[in-house]
Amino acid sequence: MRILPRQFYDRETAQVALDLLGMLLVVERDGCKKVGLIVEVEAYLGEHDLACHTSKGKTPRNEVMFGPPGHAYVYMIYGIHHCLNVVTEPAGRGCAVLIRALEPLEGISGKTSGPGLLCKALGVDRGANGLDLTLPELCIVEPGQHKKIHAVKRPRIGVDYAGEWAKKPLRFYIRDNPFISRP
DNA sequence: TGCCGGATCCTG
DNA sequence: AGGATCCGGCAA
Repeated sequence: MRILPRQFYDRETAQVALDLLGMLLVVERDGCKKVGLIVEVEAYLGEHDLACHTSKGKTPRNEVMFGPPGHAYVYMIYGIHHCLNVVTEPAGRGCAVLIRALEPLEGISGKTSGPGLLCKALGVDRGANGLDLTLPELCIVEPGQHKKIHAVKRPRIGVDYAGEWAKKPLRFYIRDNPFISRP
């Protein structure tokens, strides 16, 4: 078990997304530790990706996405839910990976199949925006025994407005895992 | 300043 | 199928 180093995130975004499958997301606060296996992710490729928040340039909301890799980008959606992303590639690119579903392993109550649900179950909100993922409070670790992952590739969810970019297979999930948000 | 719509989820 | 419910982004 080791916390993934910043170097892990400083790579091509779709590759980081694929490599995140099977890793453990850990939240440790108030002496309470919550651990979930990452089973579903989506890659957002930066300013030229019309489905990506940074495709319209830098704003106060997406500022963290233009910062250095290995930090959390958390935003509120539909006025109700939060979504957790990890920033990838060198600073300035505006790329990130959305964590869409977890398989609960430790200290988690509530559903974790869906980006809004997993944030609720982990207690993640915009207070976590910008957190350094190489620190223990919110981090991703490589499990001791790393199973071989069979990744399924599908178009991303909820980005129909993004034209050709909506069709690209940038959603990845672990085949046959029961905790994915949808087939 | 006002309006429109969203990387969702739950209920009927 | 539709509502909840807030804020970011853009037009005026």
